[in-house]
Amino acid sequence: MVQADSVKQKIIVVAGATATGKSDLAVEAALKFNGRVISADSMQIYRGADIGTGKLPPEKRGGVPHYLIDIKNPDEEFSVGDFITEAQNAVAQTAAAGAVPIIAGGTGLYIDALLNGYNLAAAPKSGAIRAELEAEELPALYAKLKKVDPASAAKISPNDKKRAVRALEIFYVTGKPKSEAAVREAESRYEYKFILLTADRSGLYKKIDARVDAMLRSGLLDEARSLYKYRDCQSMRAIGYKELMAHLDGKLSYADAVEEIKRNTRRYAKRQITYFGRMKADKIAVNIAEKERIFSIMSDIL
RNA sequence: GCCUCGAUAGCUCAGUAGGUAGAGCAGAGGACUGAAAAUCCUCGUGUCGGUGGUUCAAUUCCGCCUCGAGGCA
Repeated sequence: MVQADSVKQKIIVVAGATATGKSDLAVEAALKFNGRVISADSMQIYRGADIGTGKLPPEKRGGVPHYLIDIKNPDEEFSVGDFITEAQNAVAQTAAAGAVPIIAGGTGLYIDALLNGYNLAAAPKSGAIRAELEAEELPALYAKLKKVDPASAAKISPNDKKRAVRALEIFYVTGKPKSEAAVREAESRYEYKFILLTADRSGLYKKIDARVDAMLRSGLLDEARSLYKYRDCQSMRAIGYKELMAHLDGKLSYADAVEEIKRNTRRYAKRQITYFGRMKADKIAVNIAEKERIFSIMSDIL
């Protein structure tokens, strides 16, 4: 009997909070194991948003091909569904070239969706329906959700408009409550080694502060200026840009904007740690200092 | 030097007609299936500046002291 596992595509995953060293590690691993990097980052997909998203500059990518970076203009939208499709393609291309796919990034939902086979086709979105729902007042929306899909309503806060809208959207598009429509494939389509980079909190916070200062020194403010016309787009809700947009609008002093960026980054890191921590997957938590161990874990799968 | 006003949570402040106190921000923890760097939830004991007095009881009233802001000389 043939093991199902034996036909699964093998991939390496490198995840962790921001400023934890993912990108560099991914390149190092790619050079060592003949890999290609597939970014799992909701903001590095945008062209022109380079400094603020912590994008590895091309000259630091060691000639390793990177997928899913710079694939959208700042005024375009992108979501998990797009990520799944694009990432699966990138994995296939990499494998076809005889190289090892290395998924690296900090967007927990993306990695979760890819590894755990979220089937978003079963719960498609509808721009028209969503727009209609968004125009409604939250209390009315929530009341509707309670009637139509009480199970989801119980899980969603009465203040969480975004989730209430999506749950209702699913109901109106599929005729089924979210709990039935939001499914995942029975089994992951990949065989993987998941390296979860850890870091002690205070050390990470110090790194974050230093990193933000470094970004500003490399011209983040100018970059924000050049992207100013996109300030209402999804891309400009990224940390670093949204605060500087507020500053450029005169709503925030430069010093306050900088402090906000640091604070928001710290909070973001905390959310990432929580997300990765509870994510269903075989994770191996390792500190970046243990390079040898990391590479040996990676090589286990190859 | 005199007068007035302040001194309460890491910060900004509210409050107690005398029965030892609570908001916002900061901070911490958590949730998360098509915006996820997004969105949302939970968590508040601190010599109520110091000291003496009145009182069964003082952070609250009175005196003095210290510090800060303003005013008059």
